[in-house]
Amino acid sequence: MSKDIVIHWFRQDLRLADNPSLSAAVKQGTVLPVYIFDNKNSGENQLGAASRWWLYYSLSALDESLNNKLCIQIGDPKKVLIDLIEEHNVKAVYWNRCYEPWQIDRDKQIKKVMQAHNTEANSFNGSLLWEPWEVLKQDGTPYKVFTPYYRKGCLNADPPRDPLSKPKKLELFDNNDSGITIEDLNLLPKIRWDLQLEPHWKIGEKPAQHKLKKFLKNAINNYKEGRNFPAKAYTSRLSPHLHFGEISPNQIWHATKSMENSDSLDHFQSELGWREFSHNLLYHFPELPHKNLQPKFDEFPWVEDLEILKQWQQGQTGYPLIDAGMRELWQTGYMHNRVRMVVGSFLVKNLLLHWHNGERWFWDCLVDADLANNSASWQWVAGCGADAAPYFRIFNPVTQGQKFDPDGVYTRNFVPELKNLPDKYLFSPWEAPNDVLLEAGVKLGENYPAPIVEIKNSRERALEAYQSIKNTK
DNA sequence: TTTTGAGTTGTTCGA
DNA sequence: GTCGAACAACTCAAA
Repeated sequence: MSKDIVIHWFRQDLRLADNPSLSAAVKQGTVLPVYIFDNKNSGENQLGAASRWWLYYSLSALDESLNNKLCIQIGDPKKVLIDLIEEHNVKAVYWNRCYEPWQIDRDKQIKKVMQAHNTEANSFNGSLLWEPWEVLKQDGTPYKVFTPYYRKGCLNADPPRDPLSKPKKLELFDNNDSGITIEDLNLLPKIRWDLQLEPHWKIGEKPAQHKLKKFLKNAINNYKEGRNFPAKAYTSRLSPHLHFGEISPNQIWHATKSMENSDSLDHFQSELGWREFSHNLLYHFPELPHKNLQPKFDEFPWVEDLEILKQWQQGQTGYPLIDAGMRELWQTGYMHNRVRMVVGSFLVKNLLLHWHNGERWFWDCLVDADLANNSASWQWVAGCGADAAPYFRIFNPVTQGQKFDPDGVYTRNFVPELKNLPDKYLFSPWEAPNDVLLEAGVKLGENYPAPIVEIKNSRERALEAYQSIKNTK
């Protein structure tokens, strides 16, 4: 008696443990594990360069854990799945849900096609603690403020399900003669700039679990305060693993549940809540990546200046903390959260460039690039989003540096041309006396840029720009 | 429907 | 150096 063949379609759930779809598929039959590189439907949301790099290694790790039986495909999943179904007489297709608008549209279509083919299509929640359509206000509309969303909407709802263990007996169908390999996806860049990312990351399900354990042991107790200091290791850095589903939010939530209550623990859990909130927003406001959530910002007098944008992207603004952040992003595919806020505020307020410029750059450079988190966060920092920072809250990159990188460890690491500058002038080298600059080997305008805008003037300019839209609808 | 209370992360100024 | 107020009202959520 031969068992039915069923497909588990891997998407953003590149793990074996706590994978509801995979666990269900295993019960149904022999599993054909498939990954489809969808270059047809993603449109402008195609993976950025850093994400492609991550995906290469994440797929490799997954394939290894499946004894090299991961079936790689390229193209429109609708067609790819139908071909596989017909070729192998597949009885059912299983997947965990994705929540980007184009993915929702695509998957709806696929469900229809499956129905027409008399093939079961089963989808599961493997990526969110609470489904976006389940967390709503009493009047049935979505929340727009984080605190009530999280406290009432999430914490008062049914608790997240406990994580599933890895399927004990995983009977896999071997389709490796399909001929396409991970290499064929051309995920790695031709010019190997990605080599600099490598030392910073260990990719895959196992390293993600290891990182979680280390974070719970060493850092979470200091999270609330420590998370603000970019030179310190008090953040979890789980974001890329979460994005690709190498670890599930349920696994993290569950692991923290058994810990002793503390402000730090609450704070870390609420950061998972922010991830949920962003996904909730994207689900209910699918235009989030393009359109200001507050329409009055449509009239905002943004500036267009490619030269200035380039200086921000390359970490050549003359503001050491900003430049450190932007170079951290380029060199590691990541930026500490505190610094993300500061460089974001600087771009949209001091430089007056549209948040979309920052959103696109982060999309390309971040290994944790995530449509929901990225769009919601850029709108937040620009002041036009849900529960956004009040517009007059403009970060001062000098003050922020002195406060959160007081001994300059982070900034000197990524801006080594300033490494001999004393703490007193590290975040404002233009204020240093000539002899101090000389001794530190800093020549402003030569080996480190002079500031591209003046902080006080640009702040006032931003507040004036805001005045111009304040009373418009 | 109206009312009331509250809202992630900051900076600057003047006493 | 430290502290509180102003920034700016507005929108959201819920009673």
